Amino acid sequence: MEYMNTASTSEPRWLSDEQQRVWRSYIDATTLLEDHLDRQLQRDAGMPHVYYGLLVKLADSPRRRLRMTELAMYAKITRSRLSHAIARLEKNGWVRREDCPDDKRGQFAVLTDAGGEVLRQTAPGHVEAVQQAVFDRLTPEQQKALGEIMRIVAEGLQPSEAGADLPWLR
Amino acid sequence: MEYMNTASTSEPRWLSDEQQRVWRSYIDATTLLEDHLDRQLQRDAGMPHVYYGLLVKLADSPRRRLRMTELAMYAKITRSRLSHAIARLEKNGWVRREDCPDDKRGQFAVLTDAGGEVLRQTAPGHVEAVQQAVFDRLTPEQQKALGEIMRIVAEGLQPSEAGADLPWLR
DNA sequence: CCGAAGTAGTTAAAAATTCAAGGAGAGCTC
DNA sequence: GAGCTCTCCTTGAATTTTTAACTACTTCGG
Repeated sequence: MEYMNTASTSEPRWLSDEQQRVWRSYIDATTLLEDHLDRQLQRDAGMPHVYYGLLVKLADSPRRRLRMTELAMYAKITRSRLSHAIARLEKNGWVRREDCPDDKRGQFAVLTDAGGEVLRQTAPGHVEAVQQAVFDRLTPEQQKALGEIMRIVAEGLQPSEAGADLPWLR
Repeated sequence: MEYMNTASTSEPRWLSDEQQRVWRSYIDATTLLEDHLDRQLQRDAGMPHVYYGLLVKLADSPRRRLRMTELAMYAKITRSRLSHAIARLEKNGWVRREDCPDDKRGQFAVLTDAGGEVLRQTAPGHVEAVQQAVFDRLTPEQQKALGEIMRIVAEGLQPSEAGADLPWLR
């Protein structure tokens, strides 16, 4: 009878009333926040939040560049999605592609000066939005708890052993 | 010199190192989780997470129906987005529209029997996914903290209090 | 060196979302 | 009741994301 315990045959583990309220709050907050930041950045920087995050990550990287796959992993998005995103950012002149000398399949996404300039001009507004929407409203204890909780959830969903096949990271 | 304190002229309130780590974890967790649930539901129920949430809300409503605007507000999405979503769900036969007798502009979104059936069959798998990704990994205290934190953030972004996030305009 | 298998990245098409605009009815004022 | 404004919802186009191939290159095992 070991199969009685599989998800498909056993009694569903419904959420408690309290858990349902937590989950609803989570959905509401994440939906509203992502929407809020998307609009803020679309208005002030001309790009959605995810794209902005790509530029930030490039800016923080050595020589302002990253391999496509590596950038996709940092941003937690698919390579396909990244390809489209970089194509769009390239059209804006904020990123350029560069061939990887070591691996002829490889591409670097490189932050351009124009891209750096956009970041410089819009970063303050974006941080301010994040501060007002999140950190200003939470106690230091809550901030700490949030970090811990999100770290745990993210770890549990991390694509398994990704990076094991990325030699240049080791 | 009161304008010295506007966001555009004063020194940006950068995030502390610890806050940056919290924020990064938040982005990672929410991105991975939404992606995870989208795939789970796309595979098992043939629709993205947001659409699933619409059916759930309808199922919980009196007479399994809700005015479009009301549903949009519950789901925290725009009416435009909801229009498209309901159109798609209607094509699947899971929702139908009904005219509102009181207000000729109004429309009800009504959950069909087929829609209820999809929900019945896929709800267990979805709850299980949420349990495994979130609640199984958190202590009761963390679950409580998460609820409180998300409630605070969501409240601060509620459109009803629009302008609350623009203190420099007051 | 050869071939099989795996990896890096792109692409086209389909689906979803945003954005701006608009039609139609409700409600308010004079 | 005419005009004005506001609300409800939809629509079409543009943008973004997903999905499923697909090309080109690398690596591994012999």
